[in-house]
Amino acid sequence: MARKRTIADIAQLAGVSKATVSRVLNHKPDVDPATRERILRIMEDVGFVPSITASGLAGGRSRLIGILVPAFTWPLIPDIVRGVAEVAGNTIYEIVLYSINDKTRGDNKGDVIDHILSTNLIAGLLAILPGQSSRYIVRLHQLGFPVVMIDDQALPPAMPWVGADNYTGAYEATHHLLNLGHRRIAHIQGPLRYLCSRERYRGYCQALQEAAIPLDPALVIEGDFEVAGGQSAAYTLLTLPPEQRPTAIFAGSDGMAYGVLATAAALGLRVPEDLALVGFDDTYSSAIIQPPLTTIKQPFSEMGQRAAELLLSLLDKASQQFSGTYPYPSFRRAATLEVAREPENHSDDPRPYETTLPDHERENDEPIRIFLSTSLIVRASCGSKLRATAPPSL
Amino acid sequence: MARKRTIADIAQLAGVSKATVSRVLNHKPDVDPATRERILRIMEDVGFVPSITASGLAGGRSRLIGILVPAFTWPLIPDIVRGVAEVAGNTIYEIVLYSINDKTRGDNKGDVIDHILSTNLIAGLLAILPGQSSRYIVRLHQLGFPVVMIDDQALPPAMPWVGADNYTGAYEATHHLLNLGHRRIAHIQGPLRYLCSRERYRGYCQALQEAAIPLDPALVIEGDFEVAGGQSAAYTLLTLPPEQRPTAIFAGSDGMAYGVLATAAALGLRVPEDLALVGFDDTYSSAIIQPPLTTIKQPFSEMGQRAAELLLSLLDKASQQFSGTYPYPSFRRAATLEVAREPENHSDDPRPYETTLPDHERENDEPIRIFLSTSLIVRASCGSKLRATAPPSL
DNA sequence: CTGAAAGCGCTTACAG
DNA sequence: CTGAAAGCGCTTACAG
Repeated sequence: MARKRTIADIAQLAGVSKATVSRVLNHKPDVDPATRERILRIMEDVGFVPSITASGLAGGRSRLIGILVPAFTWPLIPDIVRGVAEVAGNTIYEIVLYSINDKTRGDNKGDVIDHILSTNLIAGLLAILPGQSSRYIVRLHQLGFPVVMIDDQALPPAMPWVGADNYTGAYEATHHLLNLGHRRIAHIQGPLRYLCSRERYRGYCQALQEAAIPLDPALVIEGDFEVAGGQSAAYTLLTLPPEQRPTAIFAGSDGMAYGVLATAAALGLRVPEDLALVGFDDTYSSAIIQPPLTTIKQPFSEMGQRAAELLLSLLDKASQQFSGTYPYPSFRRAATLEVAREPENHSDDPRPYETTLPDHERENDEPIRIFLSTSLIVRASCGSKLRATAPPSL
Repeated sequence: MARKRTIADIAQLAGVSKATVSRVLNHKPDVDPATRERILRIMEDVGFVPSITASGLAGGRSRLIGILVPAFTWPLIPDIVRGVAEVAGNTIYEIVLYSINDKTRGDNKGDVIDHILSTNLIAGLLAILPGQSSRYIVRLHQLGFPVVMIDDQALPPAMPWVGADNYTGAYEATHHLLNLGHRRIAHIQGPLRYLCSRERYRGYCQALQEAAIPLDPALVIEGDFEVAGGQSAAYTLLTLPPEQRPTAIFAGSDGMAYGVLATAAALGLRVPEDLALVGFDDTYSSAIIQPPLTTIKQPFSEMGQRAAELLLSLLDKASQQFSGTYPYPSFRRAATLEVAREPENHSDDPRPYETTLPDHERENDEPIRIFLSTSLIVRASCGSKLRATAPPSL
């Protein structure tokens, strides 16, 4: 931890001016290759790392990206953040953490956003599930501030956006149950004010329709994404007259599936023998719970990665990055970005439950939306068509 | 989002020099109260927020604190981070996230630390469970860099450190089982290379000793903190001859307790009827699993808070904060800091299983160590002494 | 292709 | 108690 070196030191060592050092730092084209090489070498030799703070001040752009995180209690958040961190770790950017739960910063969410902006710290923002503050994020975007939304509960217009293909995931879940021979399949929806809940419901309907099974309104209940909601919805469903009672439940979230499990146990129903169950999310607990839960895995970490890549590419338009010669590998944008305006209705697809993504060409200046595919994780909670008893697991 | 205001703007509006504005910004004493008031008002009126980047550059100290996070997969991390974020939200500090799992930044952990330092971004560092990189953190501290360790698996010498009182927690867990009438209580230890595992073992031993129950080596097995380890340890314990078999197990972590649950189920043993079970951590899943797990809750969020407060007070020595008049409430150090060099052996304490903390006076310039108390969370996995069947729960 | 100089927004001695 | 000036480490026109 010797005295921090500055570009002046490097300049002196290389026998050039600070301006030239700055040029190679910023990958400006007009530098003599030999000079560039020499400077690069020296920087590496002495372990030079430029001051983020100084270049931020001078250049007017920062090397920090913000990540706006809602309640930490939600189990998916850490995974998303991890994805972001992985991508950021390969770049010159650092991550600044903003917690939107923070009541102390002001009465309304707008204050947090204002604070983030006025502090002039970050170059761009990743907003995880902004929910209530979604409109502030949209405003940010309209003001030209680089921002990417991750898995928001709505699809704001003209907004860089990364989320999961909830429709196909739900289709797959339902299809799995159909494949096992179930015909009376209930669905506990998430709150319908969320886009993802509506998309999952749509996937459920589509799968039933393809199997020529009419939708039974008695088998569809709106829940709250929580254990409690799953519990009470399950009670309603499982106390239906025997001929109406579902043989399988597709819960709109793993949390609600846990509630179903509890209610089933309370009613003396065995899972999967008496009731097959599929969740959605693949939360950490779902592999641990008894029986282990078959569910639709959302690629949270990948969502974070893709969102970070998208933000970085947005930032690209105004700045450059370092090259491989430099201690930090440069950021390379993802080889391909699946881009679409909305997940397609797969009803014409011969194998719609495969996790392929719509692959349209990106229209210029269209808002970028990335829908990541989910995947079916088969565990014990659905049993199998062939055996009456579930195989032991975990 | 009008043009960003600078202290020059404020100075002009207030009819003073930039230096004076800077003084009130930094709470320097020598400012005329009336002038200070006026400047404060103006800053509030126009919503002035100083540039972190500029004051960092000029002042040589930053308003950013780093948080070094290990694998995000560990369920306790988010809670700790939340605690840190809550405290930071009340201050002028922002949080910069560093992920130590990041392989791309270099081969060894030291690189990440070097990077953190050389980038000259943050004023201080919070290291969550540094584990492998612990020695780099110690080096940082020796070099005079403000750093606080959170719940590391060792107690490095002379280091600001925040953790849980594992000894008392384990004592309480074992005591709870003893209270329910159990006499053959097994313990699945965490890896003994971790201090917390040894402390928990010590608490277990102490409780047994006070109950005049000799330690049975056959009932103590070292595990790995994971589900798998709990599973195999439980198998060893539960297949012991009937007269040797434990009637209760104290698992050193909730994860291992889940493993016990799985093994018990596989062996046809009911929990709590045939086996009482206590965990340690109070992980999210523990309330959801069947039966809900009685466990020792670690105050993760509070650990984050206390660590952040400690770091901030360390930072205080070199800088000041804003006052309440200013948009950001000032940081106030915790009213009391429980400080001790090591958790006391409570054997002389009449009610050692209460969550009181050792309360020594702090010796000047001693390393600050904060041990937070754990708490017993009683759920269904221990049943009760009086009834043979467990009450339904969740 | 390269350098001298001004400037980013703040802080900090140094005078007064 | 307050101001003028230098400086933090970088970037960016502007010349050459």
